[in-house]
Amino acid sequence: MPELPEVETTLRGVAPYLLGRRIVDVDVRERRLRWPVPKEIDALVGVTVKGASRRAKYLLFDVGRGTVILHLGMSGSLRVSDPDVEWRKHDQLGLRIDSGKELRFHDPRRFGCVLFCKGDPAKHKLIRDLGPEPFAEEFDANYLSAQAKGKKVAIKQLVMNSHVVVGVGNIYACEALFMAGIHPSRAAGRIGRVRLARLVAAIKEVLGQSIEQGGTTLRDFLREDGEPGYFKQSLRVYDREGEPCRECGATVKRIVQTGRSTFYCPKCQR
DNA sequence: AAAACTACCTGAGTGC
DNA sequence: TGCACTCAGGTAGTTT
Repeated sequence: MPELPEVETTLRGVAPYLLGRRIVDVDVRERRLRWPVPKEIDALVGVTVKGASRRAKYLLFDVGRGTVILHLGMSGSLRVSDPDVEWRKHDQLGLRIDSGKELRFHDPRRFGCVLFCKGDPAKHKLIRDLGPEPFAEEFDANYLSAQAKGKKVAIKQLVMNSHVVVGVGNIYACEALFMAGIHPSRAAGRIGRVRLARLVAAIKEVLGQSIEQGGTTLRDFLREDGEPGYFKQSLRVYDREGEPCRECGATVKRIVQTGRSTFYCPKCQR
């Protein structure tokens, strides 16, 4: 479910409840996430949360002695609730905060993870080889053309590769390619620099717009307060197979690329 | 080196 | 109602 805007929305939602607060209890009800939840998580009782940030789709909570690394996977979400609220099915763990609130990690498919990193999280195995953030200045037309040069891989796969740029998942890859007028199957190395510049701008724009609207609720994404995101109504091609293109009226097509659905307008995207 | 494929899971929806 | 099947927003790790 969650792509970068949903992760950013989650971060902004939970940070105020955590920053400067002490964890007073930890309740791990299911250790079998993507990787087993380590014992250091149980040992967080008594620590103070000093920072909350995001790198790619990883949420990072600085607790002084180390960093909690949390990924929502395909179906994860965080919710701030009152401790007496009944645990839902697939609520995998909860952190009681000294404010009286409880942060719960909910993840039906268990593709998410909750890990602990002792040293600099930037050096962590899951994080150290990631590409630039999409909003970083270094992610520009020069950079993307250098990455695309000589590559035969489809442009959609290139921008979804986290070693190239982070945070562009299936929905926003489709949307950005539509905005840039680029066919998702086009070989990355055969796209001119002007069009790549347009794609870079589109990625920044679509992610920014979605964050402003609280992310995209497609099927089940809910924010930390249980509210949906409102970007779905702004989707131009994603999940719109058979419907008319909002620009030209042509029928939106769906194809499958490396096992994932791609939606595009055959007239607007070449 | 690059590209393709596998694996990890549950739940919703569809067609019979 | 029930069963079989497909599909879903991610990504590390393995194979080709």
